[in-house]
Amino acid sequence: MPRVKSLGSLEQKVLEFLWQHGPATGETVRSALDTGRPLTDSTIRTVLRRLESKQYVNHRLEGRQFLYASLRQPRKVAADAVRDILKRFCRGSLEELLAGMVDHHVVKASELRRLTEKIEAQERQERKP
Amino acid sequence: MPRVKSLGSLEQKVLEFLWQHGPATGETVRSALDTGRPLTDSTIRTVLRRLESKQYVNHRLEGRQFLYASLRQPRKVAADAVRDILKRFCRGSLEELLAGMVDHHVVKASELRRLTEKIEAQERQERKP
DNA sequence: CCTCCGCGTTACGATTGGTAGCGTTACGAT
DNA sequence: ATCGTAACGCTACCAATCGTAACGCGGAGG
Repeated sequence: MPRVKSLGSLEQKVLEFLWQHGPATGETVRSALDTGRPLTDSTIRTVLRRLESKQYVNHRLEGRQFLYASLRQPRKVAADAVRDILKRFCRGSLEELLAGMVDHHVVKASELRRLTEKIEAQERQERKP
Repeated sequence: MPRVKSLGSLEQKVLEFLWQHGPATGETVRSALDTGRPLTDSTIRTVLRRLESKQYVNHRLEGRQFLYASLRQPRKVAADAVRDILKRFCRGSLEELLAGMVDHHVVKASELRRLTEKIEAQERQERKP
């Protein structure tokens, strides 16, 4: 099954760029990316190819260059990651995860409730507008 | 910045054992662990040492052997991991994370609400018993 | 004094990720 | 037709991580 492939720091940055700016060529990514020191075009293209093999991005021919676009949206990546955490550290129990998040101040219970209600409301909205 | 150190598959199993059974010696872990093929004591001890250097476990002298115990509880590890996800994929927005979890069926909004209420109730209980 | 248990040190091979050189192909200008 | 050059894939190198384990040493007990 599609194991949640991990991302290196540069891979992460490149992916973030695509999420923020939409489809882009390697050159676009390269010139926009700020990594402290300039990277070769070859480097960026290698990273993009790896992201593609990990199924994070896509590419299509645009003119004579490749235009890369992210496949999974950040929300999906985040959701998959949470699934992984759930399985690895909470014996699959979401309750345990949420309780831990509250215990360790990732979120206050009251805020959790507020957000939950907001999401439920939005859900109702979408179902019958 | 205590970066969230990653865990290899064996490290994960060993840690899980400690979580489930409490403090244990390397031998105890080794004989209980089922990895498909038997591992050397040396292997387990190396893993334990690495877990210690990653600050996942502790050890103290018990008689003449080391007794390893987990430092961070699974809930804390999970909470830290969620923090990481939040930062990396949701621009820090918990709302976005929750929405993504609902969108991608990690949890139903109704269940999220139920759990949230349960946690809030428990919190009230603890505050003034 | 000898043995053996339990520990640290060291190491090796596989995998991953950052980084990049280089060879190839094809388009457009000369 | 030729040639510079843009854009690509291939291959590689190095560092870090992890599974795995051999080996040697110090101390407790016989």
